Amino acid sequence: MCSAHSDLTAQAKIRDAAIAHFARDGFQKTNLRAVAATAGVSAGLVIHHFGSKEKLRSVCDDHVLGVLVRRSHEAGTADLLREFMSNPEEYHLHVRYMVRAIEEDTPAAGRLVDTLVAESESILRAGMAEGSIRPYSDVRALAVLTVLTSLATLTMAPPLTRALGFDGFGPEVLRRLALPTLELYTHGLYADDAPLKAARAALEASQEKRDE
Amino acid sequence: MCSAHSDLTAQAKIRDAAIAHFARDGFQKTNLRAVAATAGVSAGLVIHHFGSKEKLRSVCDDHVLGVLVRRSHEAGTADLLREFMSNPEEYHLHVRYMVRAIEEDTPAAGRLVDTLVAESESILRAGMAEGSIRPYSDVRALAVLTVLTSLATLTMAPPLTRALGFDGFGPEVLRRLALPTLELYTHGLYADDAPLKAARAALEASQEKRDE
DNA sequence: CAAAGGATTGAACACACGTTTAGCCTCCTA
DNA sequence: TAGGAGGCTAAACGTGTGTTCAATCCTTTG
Repeated sequence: MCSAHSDLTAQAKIRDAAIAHFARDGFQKTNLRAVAATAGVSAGLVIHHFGSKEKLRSVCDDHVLGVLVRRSHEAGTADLLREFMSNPEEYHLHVRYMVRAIEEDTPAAGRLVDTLVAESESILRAGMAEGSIRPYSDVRALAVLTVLTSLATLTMAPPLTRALGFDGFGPEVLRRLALPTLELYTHGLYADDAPLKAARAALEASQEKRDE
Repeated sequence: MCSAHSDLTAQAKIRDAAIAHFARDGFQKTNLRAVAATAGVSAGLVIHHFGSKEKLRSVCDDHVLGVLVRRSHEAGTADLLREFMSNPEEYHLHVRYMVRAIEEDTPAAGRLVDTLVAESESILRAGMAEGSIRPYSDVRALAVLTVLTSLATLTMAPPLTRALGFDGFGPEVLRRLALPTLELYTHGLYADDAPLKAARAALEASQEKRDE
């Protein structure tokens, strides 16, 4: 697709440049002159069109996260990983942008997370009703947990990817993690349920202590 | 313990103030004058003692992450979570600092992550040899996975904690997530191994495609 | 006690960067 | 064709902030 300057309006060029910069460097480190440069315009024009750096951010947020919310509605949260794995260069930018937005706790990011958790929860409930997923008492917490790990996998801080021998995040990293993840989701990690029982007992004990 | 000014040397006061600010606001957003103010000294003195903001950061990194590495050697990686759960106010600062450092991919953070992964891997191997942990083929990847989820749980972006009904990260959040996590680690998520088999087949297929 | 060396400070400097402003060019329109 | 509106630019402004500097205070030591 149109990778850069072409038939895009100046506003759109600025917005796309800003998205790229925000995703790569974060909001703080990005300066408007750099954004203007990649967009091929002057710094003043950015302000002229968007009013301020902060307003520019919120426009970018709505644009990127709106796309992601729409996509997750179509495909389901869990498939976000799969989709990303199949053609990473297309989604890499958006995923990085999303991670940054979540880290900085932006309003649009909050809406996206709510969507992902809700989506995930309904999928889990459906799977439990159908019998393909084991029953859990606290489905909400489980949903949060799965979204959390999915996002964490996509985030994958550089030191962790390095611990696997890769020096940058990419589909190879995901491929390396895919099988252990599935094994964990299928058989668990512990050989018996002693740790679980111990944890249950410990939680009940601390619960009683809090009640008295 | 000594919570602030007292018998500490000025250098230590500055360092502790910097750690607090870096943890709360991140490296970029904290300015030296604020650090100097909470340390009760002038801005110039910070430079006088540490040379530059960047050098100050590396000193703080070594201090905090050195403590964490030492503690993980004593207690084991997995217990970091438990320790944090028991007295959060003491570790909260250090954990937040660590997360920030990992996000910004600082050298000391890399060393910490390496330690955590190695520690985790040896624990997993020991558990497998002993029979308390199920055998996995790719133990290294499994270790990375467990560290990743542990860190992600400690990070717990605000939108995710809000999805659980809490409006700030704390021990209650961890308590809520503890049981589902243990259940996941004990029984897995899927009721049968169909998804695992499907993933294995898909990975092999894409592997062959890459080989030809 | 006097000299010295480090700790400490307040003011000044330098630079980066968001934003403002005045003006230019272009295109639409009456 | 004249006028105006808006896209667009270059330069300037102001501020926040890392850093430097000269001066002062304190402590130690010969």
